[in-house]
Amino acid sequence: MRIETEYQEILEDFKQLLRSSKLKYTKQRELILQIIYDNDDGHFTPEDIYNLIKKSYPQVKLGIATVYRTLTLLEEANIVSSISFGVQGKKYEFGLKEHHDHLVCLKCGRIEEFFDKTIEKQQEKIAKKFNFKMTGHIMKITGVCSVCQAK
Amino acid sequence: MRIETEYQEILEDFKQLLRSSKLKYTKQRELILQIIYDNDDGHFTPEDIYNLIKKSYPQVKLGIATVYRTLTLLEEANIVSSISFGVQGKKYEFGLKEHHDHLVCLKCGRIEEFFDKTIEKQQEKIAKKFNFKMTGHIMKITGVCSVCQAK
DNA sequence: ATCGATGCAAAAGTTTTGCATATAC
DNA sequence: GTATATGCAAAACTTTTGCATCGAT
Repeated sequence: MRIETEYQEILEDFKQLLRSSKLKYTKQRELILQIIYDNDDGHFTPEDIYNLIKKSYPQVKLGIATVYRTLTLLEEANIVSSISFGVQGKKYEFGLKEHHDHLVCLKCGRIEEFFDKTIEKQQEKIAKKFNFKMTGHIMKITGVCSVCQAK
Repeated sequence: MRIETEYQEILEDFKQLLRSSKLKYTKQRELILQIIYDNDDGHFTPEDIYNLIKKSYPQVKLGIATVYRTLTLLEEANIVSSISFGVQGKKYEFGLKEHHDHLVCLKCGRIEEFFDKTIEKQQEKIAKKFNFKMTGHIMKITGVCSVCQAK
């Protein structure tokens, strides 16, 4: 469920960002942000997002190109982030939730999220050791989830 | 530089594998394996590999489809492994070297490798906690490498 | 001689781009 | 009214597939 006040804040920030870059606030842009925010546990391909909006808002005109263009925009603004899960192209997720990593089930494709302090700290140490200015990281454990093991 | 004895062993294993699956040993398959082995610090797209072979062995006939087909084969045999580095499609690397993770420079695209025991152990703990049967993992620290910071 | 492998070209997917029109400002 | 955004269709890529021919066994 959507926390209205939080969403309103994010939407306000997004509008602000658009204004400051002389970009326009459109229904399409809002819907794309909204879908990703409302499903902040989801990981979507651009096509997923396109289909979701087409289904939920059939009255709104929307082209796949707009989805790609908006996702790029939202990613640059750090509102969403993209991850390559290896198999099929890039997937996007809401980027303003707390940092976390992923457990990817190779059987059913389901993605679980986790956060581990020890790993986070260790990553910083490694970056330091390599004199590397870390801006982000991705960690993904692949395997078979508990549900699929039981099958 | 190539450690001949080691390469011969790997090649022998590959031939063995082909035989046991009733597959054929071809010049194309050997060259693809060889290029990846000889550049075991490299991370290549299928097209990179295609171009490298075309350039180094212009006399050998080779189609891009064969590169894709052979990479799939080598990956199934665990001789090479593929990683999605996010930006452009999948990249392949020699898969029989010691396990390691990656530091990816967002400016120059260079990839450094590292290994960290603490992180490895922690990953196992997490998998256990989620009752997840881990088969592999990928971890990637993104940022700016020391060389690019100096620029 | 047989059966799998290959190159090529076509097809299928995915992402980007050009352009006329629509819409936010 | 002006400038940006959009949809659509075409283009550009990337990856896969079908098929006639080639080549390893």
